[in-house]
Amino acid sequence: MVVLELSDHDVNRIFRALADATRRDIVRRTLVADVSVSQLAASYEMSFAAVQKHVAVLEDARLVTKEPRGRERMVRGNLDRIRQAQHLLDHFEELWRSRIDRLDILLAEGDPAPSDT
Amino acid sequence: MVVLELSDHDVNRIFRALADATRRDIVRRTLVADVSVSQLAASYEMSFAAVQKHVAVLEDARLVTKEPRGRERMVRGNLDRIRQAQHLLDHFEELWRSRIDRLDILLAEGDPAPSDT
DNA sequence: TTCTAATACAACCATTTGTTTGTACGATAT
DNA sequence: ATATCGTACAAACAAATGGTTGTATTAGAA
Repeated sequence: MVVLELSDHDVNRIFRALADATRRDIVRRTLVADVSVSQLAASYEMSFAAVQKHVAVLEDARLVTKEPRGRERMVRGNLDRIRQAQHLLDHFEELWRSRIDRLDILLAEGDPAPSDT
Repeated sequence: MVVLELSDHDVNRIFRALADATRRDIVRRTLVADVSVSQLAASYEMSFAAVQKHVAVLEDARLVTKEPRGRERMVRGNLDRIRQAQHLLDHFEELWRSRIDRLDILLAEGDPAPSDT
């Protein structure tokens, strides 16, 4: 498993890219099969350029890659990046468990109600 | 396990809320222990009102809840919502698997290269 | 009661996003 | 060679976001 460190900025871009229904749909479609930008554009009620920009946002977040094929650009979903996002969320779960652990310890020690200073 | 359906708009708000380092830090801290808004505000190099707005974004996404305690508002991270986000990402993984399955089937059937019409 | 701490909320401003239209350019087909 | 298809990219613009300051309200302290 590759545990490369993601900067705050990277994480920002990943989650921001996922915060749009059209972009999530593009990721879904390009995970299932390679699709050209024009094929994607034909699917949504917006201009070609708008779809192009959504793809660019996803590419910037590395959630998809683009590969030239003839005069088309085939878009391919990048599952590794999705998994990295999942690992980020896993970390939240770990923190939450640490809270439970700490509570358990406090209770076991007789809850001395420490003053905050 | 509660599998309540999330609207596109709900999902947008969840991911958008997570697309900011300060907000992710607030979620982390409030998953580990309850923290008041003023305690949070003291931690960041921005105004109280700015932190208040970040908390409001998280609350709107239901990633945290606020509970009055005396004159303070204690902020508490909502792990369930994090888990819902994870389930959304799980779904992408399933789609990707379906692609592999379909490729396997095509290869097994001799790849007839169907026309798109 | 009076003062203060914690919060809520509105108004405002700069920057970013999401979208459009228009122009340009490389690859393919005629 | 010319036309056309798929794409890239810039300019423009409305709307949303992230931040500020200022004012009001409420709960606890003196």
